[in-house]
Amino acid sequence: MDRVLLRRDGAAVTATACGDDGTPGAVTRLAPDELPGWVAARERAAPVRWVWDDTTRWYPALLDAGVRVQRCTDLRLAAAVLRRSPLAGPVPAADPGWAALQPVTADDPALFDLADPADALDPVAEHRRQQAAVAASAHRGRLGLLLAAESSGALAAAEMTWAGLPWRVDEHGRLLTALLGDRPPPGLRPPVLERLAGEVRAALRAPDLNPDSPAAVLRALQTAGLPVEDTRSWTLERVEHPVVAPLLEYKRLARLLAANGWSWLDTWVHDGRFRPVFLPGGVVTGRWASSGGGALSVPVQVRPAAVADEGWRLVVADVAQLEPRVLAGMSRDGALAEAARAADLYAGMVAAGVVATRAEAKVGVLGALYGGTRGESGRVMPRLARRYPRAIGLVEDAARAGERGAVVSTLLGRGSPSPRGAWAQRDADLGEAPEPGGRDTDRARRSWGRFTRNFVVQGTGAEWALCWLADLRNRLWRLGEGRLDRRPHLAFFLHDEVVVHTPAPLADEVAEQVRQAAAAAGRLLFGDFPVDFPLDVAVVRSWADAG
DNA sequence: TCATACAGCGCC
DNA sequence: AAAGGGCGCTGTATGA
Repeated sequence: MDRVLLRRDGAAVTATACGDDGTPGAVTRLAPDELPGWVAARERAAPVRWVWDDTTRWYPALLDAGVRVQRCTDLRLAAAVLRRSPLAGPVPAADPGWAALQPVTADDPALFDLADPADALDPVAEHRRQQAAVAASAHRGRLGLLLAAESSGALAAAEMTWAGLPWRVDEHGRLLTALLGDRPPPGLRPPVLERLAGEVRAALRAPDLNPDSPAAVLRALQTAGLPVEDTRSWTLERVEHPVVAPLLEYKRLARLLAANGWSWLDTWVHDGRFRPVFLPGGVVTGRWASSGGGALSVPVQVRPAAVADEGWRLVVADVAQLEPRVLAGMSRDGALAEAARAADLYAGMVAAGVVATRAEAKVGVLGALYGGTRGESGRVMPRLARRYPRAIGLVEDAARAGERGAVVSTLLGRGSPSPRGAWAQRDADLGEAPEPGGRDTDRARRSWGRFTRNFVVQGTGAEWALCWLADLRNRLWRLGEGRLDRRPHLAFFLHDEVVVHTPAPLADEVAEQVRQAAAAAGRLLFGDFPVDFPLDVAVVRSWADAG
């Protein structure tokens, strides 16, 4: 496939044809306003992979010009993966400028800023270096897939920000008013919160208490004789006192107001769209982060406001129990895969007689993934280890590796960071089994082991989701015609859930493609190993109607 | 006055 | 019911 590397050159853009090994060939110089048309023409002519320093610096302008590209290599993201990947071949380190490069946002003038640090980097050299690192890898298939998926994610992220999630300000406002009362002037509490604050103060005989101050609330609770050490909801729920009910209600509604109230609407919703910035690779495990509007934690409470346009639908799909399924696949644990054959993996475990109840299954699996050893989860673990030795062995190995300061890897080769801190330094220097340390050292060690245990599963889960998203993106494109936002398109992505905005007549076809993309992602990562990734798919007007 | 830390809670 | 992993965001509190 043709590779074309784009770079800025003063006011112009140069497009360099590259071989698969990154060897530069013919160069075309373009004025910036020629670029979209030229890219569109190349896209129409033949498959091409666009190579650029950073998708956030190139793609939004192309989308604004009505140009969608099929595939790219994002050198910034690829450099970040290769820098940590144990699977990368031995090549010289990248220019440290690549690690320092930050993504830019739409209102950021960086693309036309002469001081953009991206311009000091040599994308041709970095591309050759990266291609060499993949070519020299003992697992070039996996690593190449990871880089392609990461880059596809960057395209999908930019497209989702560009299209936005349809959001009804009127619906959201109605919801807020119903729960909080009318919108107050700036600096004042809405009526319902003001009333609850009064009830809390009365119950604690603390007329000046600010219920938004955890420290002040804690002092007031202790003064009233309540045996609490913090003011967390679940702590309060275990206490009997007249203040508990109004205080919990206050906290619930104050949270809604602060995180997703009227000022959230003013700030993040414009022209009927919520447009968060998605940051692919923003989390060490490979999950996406986001910036602006708390996109990855939009509460269920306000999802009724996400409503498809007139004549359109939302297709909402999520994977049930993604991580244990991924664990079954990556460890090739046939027994766990068998349990995963059921739509509900936990029910599958009960059916196989591993545990007595679904609740037990869930607590045990979560303990295996997160490193829970105490209580219920500690009691179930030995049974899981007996029945699912490969799966449990894999996460236990990852935990032990982390505890001795070693690096672990996802299926496709994303490496965990090296631990910081004295305990890890010493082990790394000695290159041998650690001496027993003090209590704090042991705690830090076990804590890092829980991180690496979870890293391999969460990270491989993120890889599955990336493959799903990348394939779905292309399937959706083929379903329609014209501009991206006139066709079925991705509108939101949340770790293991996607929201597609589609013309209503295509909704059922979209649902089918979402399922096929999930099956394809499973085959891509796990080949013929029989592990299912069943989806809950809903065709709805409002996000709140899914699930 | 500004920057940073912490508490708390939303999501997966 | 939480625990155990990963985040972002908001308010208050604190310290320069």
